[in-house]
Amino acid sequence: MNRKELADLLLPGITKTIEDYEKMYPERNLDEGAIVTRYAPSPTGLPHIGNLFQAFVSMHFAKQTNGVFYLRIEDTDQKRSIENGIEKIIKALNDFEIKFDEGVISETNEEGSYGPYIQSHRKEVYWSFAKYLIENDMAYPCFCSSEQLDEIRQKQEKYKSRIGYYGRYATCRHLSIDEIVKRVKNGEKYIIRLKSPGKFDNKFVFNDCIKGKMELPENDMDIIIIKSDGLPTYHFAHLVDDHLMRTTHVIRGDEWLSSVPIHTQLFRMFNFKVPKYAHLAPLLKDDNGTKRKLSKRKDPEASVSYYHEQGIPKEAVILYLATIANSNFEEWMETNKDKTLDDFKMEFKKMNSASGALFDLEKLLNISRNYLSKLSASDIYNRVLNWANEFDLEFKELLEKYKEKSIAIFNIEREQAKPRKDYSCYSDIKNQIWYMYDELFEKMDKNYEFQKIVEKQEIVNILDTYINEYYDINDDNETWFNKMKQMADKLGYASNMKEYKNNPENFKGNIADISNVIRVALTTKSMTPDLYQIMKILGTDNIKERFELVKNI
RNA sequence: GGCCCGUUGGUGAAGUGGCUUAACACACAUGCCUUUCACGCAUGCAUUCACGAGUCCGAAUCUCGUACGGGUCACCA
Repeated sequence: MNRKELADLLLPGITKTIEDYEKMYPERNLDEGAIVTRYAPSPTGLPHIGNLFQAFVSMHFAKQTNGVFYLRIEDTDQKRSIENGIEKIIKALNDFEIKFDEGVISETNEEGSYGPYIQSHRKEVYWSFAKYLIENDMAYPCFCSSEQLDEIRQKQEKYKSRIGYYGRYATCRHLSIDEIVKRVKNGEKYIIRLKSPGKFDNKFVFNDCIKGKMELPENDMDIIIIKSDGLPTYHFAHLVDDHLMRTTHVIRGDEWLSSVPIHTQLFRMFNFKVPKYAHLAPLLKDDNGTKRKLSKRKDPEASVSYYHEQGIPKEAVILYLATIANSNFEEWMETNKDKTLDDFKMEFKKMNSASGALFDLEKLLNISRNYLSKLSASDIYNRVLNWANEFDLEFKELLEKYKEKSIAIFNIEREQAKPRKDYSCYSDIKNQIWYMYDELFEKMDKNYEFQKIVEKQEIVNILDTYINEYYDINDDNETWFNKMKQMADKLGYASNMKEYKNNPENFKGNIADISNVIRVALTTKSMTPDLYQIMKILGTDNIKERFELVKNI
């Protein structure tokens, strides 16, 4: 039996050759320098923020070079796949405006002419490539059981050798064709291993787009390429898919860095062009002084759904990820206010090549605050309503019932050159403005935060004086403010802060103290947006009611 | 344990031999402004780049050693 026949025996029923596939999936016709890259998750769960980061960076590079960004599903580990994993991934990414040019678009559909894009649907492709290796004496079947592999491992541990299937430990490597045939016909189970041509003592040098020049030992492991379920391992699928799908840049987590010698070896054995590699450092979390990878199990903020639930706008999350990717992004944004993220030229060289960045939620919230402050009141209204529809139905009803009023509330100190920045996410908002809605005001436990003036009698006196002698709902801002001053003077409080600071003993207090009484009487809080506008929105009836409430405590 | 990578303030970082008295942003602190808060403005926050040695007229930047952190060594990706 020759090698060709052996290959047929081991991987039967394959009709296409690798040349056929070369023709089916020709080089892409793209601009010079166009980057073809992909996001290639396993459908084992929801994406986490690190996955989103990776997808965002990949998409951005493809976009800025007029390249292609596609979604490939790596479901070769059938045991770990979850139900509807693909839909969940696509939706989660979609929430953050990650859009694919090509690849899987739903559980049952795909787009593009380089598919199928789901690895479990590509078995015959992998087999065809594996057959090529067997035919050319570059791969062989291995009959070792897991017990035998354990034995080898134990021996290696005992003699302090490197662990793995290589060199003289690779017992199946030297089986004769006759013996292989005999054992196959005997019904023995086998997997396919690479016959690695590498030597561990040889240095392998390559250039990572992010980490720069790397020096690693050559791969000499006879790694598994086809598992006993007939599906390929990651390494082999990477070779076949990224070659056939004409990926130019493999952007992935740096846990893959040490496998580059394997991958490069694989590409070279087929005489394929090796793609460029860009290894991303993971997002870290400070855990009592030590840094560790963000973990979906321990850290709520690791899960992308967290941002959705908290109501942190997707744009803010992406902006933050952009600053992690290239730390000059913020400065660029500052000096290019007329441009958008899409105009930003991201560079591999500027990526963090070190061990990883701490994920800084504070910073994200700050970005979010700035972002939200620039939106119009009706924009905010729509977004909050949208959020509340999913996460706070009580608030949603109020927003719908009082649409105009709500927009007016959001507009306080907003559409101006230096807007207020007091919301960092949608879930913040209700806590800050509940007192504007009677329904909420009535049911809330009221903790009046009176500051300087706390005697009941004086409070009542101020409220009565104000409502009887000065209050007029039709006053404009300036008139309103002047009246506050007049009242201050009348009641013995300083209307001019400078005068008060120079001679505090001449006054009972100052205008700020009086304002505080009115503010707290209306809202219970000592910190609120502009009082004048709050009063305008509340209206006369409300104001009077709330004053009465305080007087009757 | 072997192999690989990394270590600049509380955080993200700029910086790759002299333009650095180490940028910028977040956080923090103080002051100003202000009827409150926020905004804004101003100031402060690493006499020093993990530590030790070396090269050099000159080192955060180059070399070596030590310490610490991360990654990887599966029929998981």
